[in-house]
Amino acid sequence: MSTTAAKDPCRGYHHGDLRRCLVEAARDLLAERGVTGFSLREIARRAGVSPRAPYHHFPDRTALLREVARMGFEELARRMAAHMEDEDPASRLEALGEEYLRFALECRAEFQTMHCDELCDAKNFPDRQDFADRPFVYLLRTLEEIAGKPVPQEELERYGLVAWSLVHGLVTLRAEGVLGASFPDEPIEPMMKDAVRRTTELIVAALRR
Amino acid sequence: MSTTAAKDPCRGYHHGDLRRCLVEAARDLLAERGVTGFSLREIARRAGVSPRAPYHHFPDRTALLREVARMGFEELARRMAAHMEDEDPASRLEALGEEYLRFALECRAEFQTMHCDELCDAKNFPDRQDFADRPFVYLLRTLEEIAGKPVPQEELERYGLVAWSLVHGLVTLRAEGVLGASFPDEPIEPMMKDAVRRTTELIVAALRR
DNA sequence: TAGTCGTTGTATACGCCGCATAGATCGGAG
DNA sequence: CTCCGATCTATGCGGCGTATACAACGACTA
Repeated sequence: MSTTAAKDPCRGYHHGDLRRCLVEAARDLLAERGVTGFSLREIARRAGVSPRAPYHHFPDRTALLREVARMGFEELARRMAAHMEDEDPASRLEALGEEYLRFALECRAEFQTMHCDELCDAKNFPDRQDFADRPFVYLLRTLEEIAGKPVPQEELERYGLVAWSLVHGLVTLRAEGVLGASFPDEPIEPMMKDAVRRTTELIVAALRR
Repeated sequence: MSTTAAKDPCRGYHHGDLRRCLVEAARDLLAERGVTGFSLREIARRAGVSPRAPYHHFPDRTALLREVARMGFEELARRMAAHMEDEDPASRLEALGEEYLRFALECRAEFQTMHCDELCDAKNFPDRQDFADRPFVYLLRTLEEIAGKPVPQEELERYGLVAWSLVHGLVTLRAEGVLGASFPDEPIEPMMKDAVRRTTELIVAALRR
């Protein structure tokens, strides 16, 4: 079965499930052409409806973009939460980092949408920060367990910022194609994982020092 | 004197310096509205010429974007090179990181343009990687000096990737507004500098271990 | 069962956009 | 002075987001 949200030619005047179809078509289009190629009209075309139909389900194009981003944030939070069961906090830190990489690679469309400048504008996505911030608490809790002793909250936050920035920078640089060019003879994913592993080691050592 | 590239009403049929005016207007517009708000027609309007005039100096809109990005890459490379005179390689590593932050903050328009997805598409900017990669050699040379002993090239590249990803992730997260939301009570720039300092320390220790 | 009304679709239009073709205006070389 | 290439304008095309007006359905109610 195809994953496309094409129109059923036998449908009546009303679609019946247009909202879901629009979201699916949006994710497909984003995966194909990126946020730059995102177009409400093209999505309506793929869903087999008139250009104006989507406006009965989303007030404007940013609302549909926002919906895709929201789903991405929630999926990422789910994946992060799933690792909080791991016993050893040090290996859990590494697992969280690798999961961040995996999510960004597997869900390219969502990840790019989550961080596109149009939605980073607060007036287009007021509660974006709440979504973006959620994984950070998992990170802080893990760092606290790693330390195994009382550590000032500020200290935890500092290393949390280091860890977060590192994985985010990795996937961003990768998406730009920089890594493939700067390290032409190496497979990229292992190289990224290695960077995560090394940083994890450094942070664990620093926290237990 | 204004920095805007407004039309001189007394000019004749030919502008005389339109190319430079277009680039300036483009940087202004990018600073104001970001890549999302970048529009050739708006730039032509600000330069006081007809919508079609820019096409005599740039083949299409990506060419003008590319010009702004190219200037940004060169400015960044200049700033990086300027730090290579510093004697102590460890403090130079920190200085390179801080300079990356400073550049991203001072030259928001250029930085955003350098990394926008439209230009990361290789067909729109074939030699982008050469530009983006240039600061990396400074980084590697600095790491080599820090080690002070023979270290496998791969080892240097790994920590280089860590350092680069960290600063790039920091400025990216900052641009998204995440840092201001996750750490509401702290000034942002010192926090970023602190992350750079900590990471520098960790890498220096690891390389000299 | 017939009428009514809110929901969800379409038709059409407006002003943006990037970009193409054709023509106007200049400055400089012969 | 004349011609020509470089640089400008005028006009137009199709695509975009989105506003207003209207049409079709389904569910509730008399």
